[in-house]
Amino acid sequence: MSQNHKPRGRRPLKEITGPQRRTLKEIRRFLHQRGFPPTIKELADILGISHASAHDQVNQLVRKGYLRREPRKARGLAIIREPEDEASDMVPVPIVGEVAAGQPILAQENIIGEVLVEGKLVRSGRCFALEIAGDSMVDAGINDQDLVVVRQQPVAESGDIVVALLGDEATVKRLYIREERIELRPENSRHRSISVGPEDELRILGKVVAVRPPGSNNPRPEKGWQ
Amino acid sequence: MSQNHKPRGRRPLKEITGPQRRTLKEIRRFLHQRGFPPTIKELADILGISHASAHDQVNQLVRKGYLRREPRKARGLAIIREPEDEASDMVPVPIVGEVAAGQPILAQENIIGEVLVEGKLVRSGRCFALEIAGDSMVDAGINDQDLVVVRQQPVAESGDIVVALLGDEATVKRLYIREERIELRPENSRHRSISVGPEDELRILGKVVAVRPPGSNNPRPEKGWQ
DNA sequence: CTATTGACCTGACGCCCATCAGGCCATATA
DNA sequence: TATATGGCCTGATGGGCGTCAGGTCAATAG
Repeated sequence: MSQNHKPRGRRPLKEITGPQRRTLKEIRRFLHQRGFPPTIKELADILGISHASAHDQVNQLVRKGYLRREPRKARGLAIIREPEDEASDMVPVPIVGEVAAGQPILAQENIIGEVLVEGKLVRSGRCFALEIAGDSMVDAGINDQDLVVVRQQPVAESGDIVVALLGDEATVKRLYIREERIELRPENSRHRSISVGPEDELRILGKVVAVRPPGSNNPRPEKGWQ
Repeated sequence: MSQNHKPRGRRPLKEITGPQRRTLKEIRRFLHQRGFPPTIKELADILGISHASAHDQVNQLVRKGYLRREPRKARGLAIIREPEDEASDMVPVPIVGEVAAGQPILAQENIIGEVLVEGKLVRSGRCFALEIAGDSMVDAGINDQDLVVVRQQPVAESGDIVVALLGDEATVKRLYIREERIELRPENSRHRSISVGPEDELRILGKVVAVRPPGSNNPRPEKGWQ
């Protein structure tokens, strides 16, 4: 009331700082890869700092409106805003090696690397990347040893290029939904279509949202796949 | 080795059971609304059963391939498959009341109800529903008191109908991205466009993916909005 | 009938986690 | 230069959480 003396020293920053940006990035990465947010301790280990410091940083990020959190709850953490300059930034996506019929597509053991892809490709879904073996999709611009970025989703629309699990094998094909049957069409005249009926066990693993040449780090999203 | 006697009684079910389906549904609902999975205890409270029973059910769901989990970790839970007959099922989405400039759009206090929307509309993103006040979008089929379903996303494409936070107020408008400025266009000849420059504080809250009349429970998704 | 499973319970054990107190150093402002 | 913040630390505390043991009851296949 009476004394309204202004604070003297360094005053609280409104903008996000470097370490905070890094913290937010690691939370995002964890969330995308594991499906749930990290605990304060796990976050601290990832960042290489103490859990008390991680706790501080999370509080800062909450104060600045980037995170929402439910106090005193393990993993009670959710991202509610992205830093403006990172909205169109790159998001790390795990590269999976072998895709087998068992469920653990994104299991730790299968992850053989990481690629950066445009964040807006990933949106809020879980994604993974896959190395192409074979030339059945060359006419769609997908060559042998290319890396495809796949958004994990159990349903897809007719015309989408999808990663499908047919029996024991994973393939990348263009999906066509007919009245009774589903067709998996290669984009290479030297390959045949696969027709799938209700009796076959077909599982859609996800939809291809980007392709990039082997070893490249420059994204090359194809128009209209989104 | 020697005695290979077959099991006699009721044998393990391959398919998902009723209570298990309900458990999975509640996990999904929790995940969509809070941004992270529930703990075993929270899940038990929601289902009205003991935490040991909830633990049992989660184990069953893991065994049957619906959930992935990291043992001994709080909230170490992620959905990896949806029951086939629920793939195109309805997902509950919270209805938020007031949207103010403060961050907590999906805060507990703001949630005034729930609507069921088609699961494929929501995909893997976080969504909310909003009651329309005003007639500025009538030509797009969005009337006063209609309920719009919004997928939360910080970026949108030109032509999308979005919920935008302009200063202190939330509005639903069609978004047009020009070279330098952004335009928020109503769909009603009696209203004017709003032109937004880099100096204005504009935040995209999300994209409208469906509209439904007040009090209705029948989804009426508009073509091409997805 | 009998074995076995699903779905539920109570109770206990032990670890992990969030939080807080208290302190260090560098930095930036009045 | 005084002061307050960001970013970091160690250490202690207490509660929440996952897990397991052991039990009940109903349903079902041999």
